[in-house]
Amino acid sequence: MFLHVDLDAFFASVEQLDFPQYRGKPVIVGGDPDSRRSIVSTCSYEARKYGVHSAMSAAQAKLLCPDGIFVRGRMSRYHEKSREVMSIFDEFSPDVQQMSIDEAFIDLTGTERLFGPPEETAMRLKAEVKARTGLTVSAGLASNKYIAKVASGISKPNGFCFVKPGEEAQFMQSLPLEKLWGAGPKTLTKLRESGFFSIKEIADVSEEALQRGFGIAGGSFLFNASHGLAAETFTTESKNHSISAEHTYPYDLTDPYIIETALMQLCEEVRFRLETEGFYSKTVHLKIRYGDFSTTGVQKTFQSDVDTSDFLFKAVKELFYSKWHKGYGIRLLGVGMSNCSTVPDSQGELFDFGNDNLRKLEKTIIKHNSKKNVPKIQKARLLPSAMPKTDE
DNA sequence: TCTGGGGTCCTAGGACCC
DNA sequence: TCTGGGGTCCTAGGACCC
Repeated sequence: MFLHVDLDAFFASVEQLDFPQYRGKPVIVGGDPDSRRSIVSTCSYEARKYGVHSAMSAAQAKLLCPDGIFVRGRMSRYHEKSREVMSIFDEFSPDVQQMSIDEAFIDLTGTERLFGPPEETAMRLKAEVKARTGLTVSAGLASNKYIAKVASGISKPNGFCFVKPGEEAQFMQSLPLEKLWGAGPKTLTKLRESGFFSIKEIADVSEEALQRGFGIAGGSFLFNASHGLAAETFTTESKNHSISAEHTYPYDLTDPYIIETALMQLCEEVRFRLETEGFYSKTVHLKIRYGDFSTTGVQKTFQSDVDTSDFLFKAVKELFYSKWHKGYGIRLLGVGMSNCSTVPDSQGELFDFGNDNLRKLEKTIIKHNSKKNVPKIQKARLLPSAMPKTDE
């Protein structure tokens, strides 16, 4: 049996917990509502009554809910709270799979002797989290993770839903199309266009027919999900880890010097994370989003690991100029590295260009910068005082 | 609904190999 | 040079998730 547990309106709930004057009020966590291009990250249930929701522009949220309490996210505090909650989960099972900052799967198989029937364990876990952290969770219990996830979703907030073994298919087929987790806006539209208006109707079609309409993987997914079968969606170890950094600028960038400085900043962030998290990668990505929101990307795989930020920056610049429609304003830039491995590429030595000193220098700087309470060492070009103003 | 940031997986086409 | 079949790796783009 799997339990899926999801913290209700997590970021907003932490704000209401830490600031009692926010309780019972519409709290909206996200970017500055007076700045263009910022969005809502999470909002309290009080704010949802006004039509505010995640991913909405913050300016829009302010129009809908002018008296809302707008706060900037305090990520480190949320991580702290998340760790508290996850450690409670650990007391209930040796097998806890954290999915994100605010949700986890807990394998309750074989815990009956210790804790009793899983549905009672679930209720006790909910009570325990509330008592020890002040936060409420929604929980779903089922014989597979997919159903448990859907079940916790329909019980929000502060709910619990138990789908008994044998009732998975019936449960899924009783739900509206929008509850099909893994089918987003595009797939929902396509489903409706193909004449599917409920999960039940999908279940009436053969897997082969679904694959003809929605691709091999997509068709199998729809077939399995609509029949309540365990989907292979959550294999624990992913094989293609990637690390990236991107930023949306308050105003579109057109000046090459400013653009290059922005790219340099992103390269530094990516290299820092790669180094501190112990990854190696040969594949560099660049992402450009223009003012009209059209988005394009280029990537390049090198023969050896890209292990200095100098080389990364050089590579990113080349990718950028191979792709940029000169003069078109840029809203977002992103830099990433994929196919990350925890072991250096052995082939690399064959192509080593003798950057050993540079590598050592950068490693030393990154090691220094990852310490707490030290003045950071950074490229002079990236000092705030050296950064050209992007707004006009 | 004028739309952040960090990820994962899938697809289709091309290059290249045997 | 009017061209099979199988496989792998890479690239660009898209969909989705929190």
